[in-house]
Amino acid sequence: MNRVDAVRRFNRFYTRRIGVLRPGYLGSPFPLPLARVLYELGQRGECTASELGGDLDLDLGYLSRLLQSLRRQGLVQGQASKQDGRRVHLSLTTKGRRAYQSLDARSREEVAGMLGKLAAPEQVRLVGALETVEGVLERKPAEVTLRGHRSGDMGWVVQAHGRLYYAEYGWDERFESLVAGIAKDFLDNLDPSRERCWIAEMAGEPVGSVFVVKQSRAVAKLRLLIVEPKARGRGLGKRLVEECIAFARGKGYRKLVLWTQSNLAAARAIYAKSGFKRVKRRPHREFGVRLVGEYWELKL
Amino acid sequence: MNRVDAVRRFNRFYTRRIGVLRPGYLGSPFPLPLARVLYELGQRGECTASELGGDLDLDLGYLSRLLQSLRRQGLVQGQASKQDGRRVHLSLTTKGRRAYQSLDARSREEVAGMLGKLAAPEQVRLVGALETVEGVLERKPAEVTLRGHRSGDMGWVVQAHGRLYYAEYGWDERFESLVAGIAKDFLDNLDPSRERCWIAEMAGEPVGSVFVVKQSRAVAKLRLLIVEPKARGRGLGKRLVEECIAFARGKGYRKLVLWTQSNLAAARAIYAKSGFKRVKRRPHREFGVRLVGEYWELKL
DNA sequence: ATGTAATACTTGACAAAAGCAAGTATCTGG
DNA sequence: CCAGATACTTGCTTTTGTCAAGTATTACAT
Repeated sequence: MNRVDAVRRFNRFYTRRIGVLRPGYLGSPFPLPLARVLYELGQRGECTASELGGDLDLDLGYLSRLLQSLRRQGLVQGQASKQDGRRVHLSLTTKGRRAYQSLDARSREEVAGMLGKLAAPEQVRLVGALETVEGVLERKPAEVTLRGHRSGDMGWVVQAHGRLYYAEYGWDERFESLVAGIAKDFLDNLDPSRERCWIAEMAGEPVGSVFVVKQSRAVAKLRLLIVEPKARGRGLGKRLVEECIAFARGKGYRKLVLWTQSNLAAARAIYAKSGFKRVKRRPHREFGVRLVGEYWELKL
Repeated sequence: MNRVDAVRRFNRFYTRRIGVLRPGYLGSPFPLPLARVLYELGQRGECTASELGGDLDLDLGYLSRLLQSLRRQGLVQGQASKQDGRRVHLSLTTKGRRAYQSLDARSREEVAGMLGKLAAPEQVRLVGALETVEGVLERKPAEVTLRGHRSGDMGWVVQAHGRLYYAEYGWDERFESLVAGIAKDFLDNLDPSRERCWIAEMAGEPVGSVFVVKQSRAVAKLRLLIVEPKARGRGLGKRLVEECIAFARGKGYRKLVLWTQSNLAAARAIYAKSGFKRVKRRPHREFGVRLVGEYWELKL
């Protein structure tokens, strides 16, 4: 599998890189492991030896000696815990704090120097990518937020529909054109008091959308529901649909309707679960494939 | 969080991670530095000691001993260079190659196991992000390729225009709508024998576009030239315009015209340099700002 | 309450890893 | 042919890390 190789390649690349810019410990008066301990302690404020050991992945015996050395140098102080006589609460002394700050400054400078060699957009790209890596590996379920639309979003909606429906169902460019028309129409004729678009964002980029537009005084229409593959499986589709229902209800519409296709199983399941009923089916041939269009509605 | 901190945070995160999954050397019969040397040698096939040392960032004295040990174990063989008696060409013996392959397999398995815990779209996101990081840090000038449009691209064109012109010049959504209309029109009425769209791609994602459309039998129009900030500064705009000129010329058009704005300095410079002449100026007020539209043309 | 097991460290003994400096053999350029 | 550079090697040292055993304290089951 190619992905495995890509990861391994990166591992080799990055370990080499890190070897070169060993995070700021170069030129410091402390040997590396002492600096690591000092640094971690400075970051955390106060902790016990075993916490430290677990975090830095150091042998406890070794760590014990490192701490001794730091204590001898007057950088770290330990205080037996009141609750648990076995534990020692470690913290930096004033001198230790100074040493930490100097380490910290050095490391910061080094990174700043490295970043400084890159143009601003490259920096943004780099930082974004690093955050993605960390997010994925930490399995932080990458928070998804909803917001209104802003510049570029209609374009995103068009491109997401064009790209995904082509990839997943083979719909041709006529579909992208249709969506472009809907998006343009939305921008041109938006009635903000009765209509709305939601963009779902994950890690700073759009991953989903849904629209509510006015069909008549009493009837609102839900359109352009889409969720990127990478954001699926966390109930985002449902969440978007629910926003629409709440909005339509709040604005006093009596009915929320939508048009979908019989083979869009995931979307249909959401509609059904949200209380929509199918009211009509009609086979048609559009976007280069044979489809069965379905009309669904929800009484509000 | 600022960029420097973000990078430092990642460094700490990743070194911890790597500590945990020291690339496949765990459980191998070789201590880590020997395994590193063996691995690198397996990757490269043949090289000299100093190349190896430079790459792995090892002290040459230390490396010399490591190599001795590998030689004693019958894993590595050295052969004095014919051209340069000081050098020794190192290579793996058959036994060494076997050892390397076992290391390699172990490492691959470990990474595969880690990846396996992630859903497929997460894997894709991870690999993409890793490639971005490496690309940016290596300052590989990320090759830019041109291609015709495909599904999703018209949407991308719309979103790029909407986003960038808003960010850089404050043009409001009426501009995005205009672009959406142009894009839709292009999809609906495309005459492939006389019209064309180019999408510039960098690292697998679109970073620029340009269109040639038919205005009349003899006159072609260049439209929607755009280059993402991150892809600027490498002559991509010029390259796109030149594609258009060559295409228009090849198709027998007599004139290539375009409409632009007086404040779009970068684009205007490209047009001027490519031989376009400004033929008309007209102030107007559109997209929520005061502008001076300019008509340029090039006799083919 | 009392003995057993677990936790939170410390200590001693060692081994592996890494760095530094001096040395040898070879090549390069004047 | 010589001064200086290159490509290693060797000896000596420090740093870094591991392992196992030891102490004090706490948690828990009887």
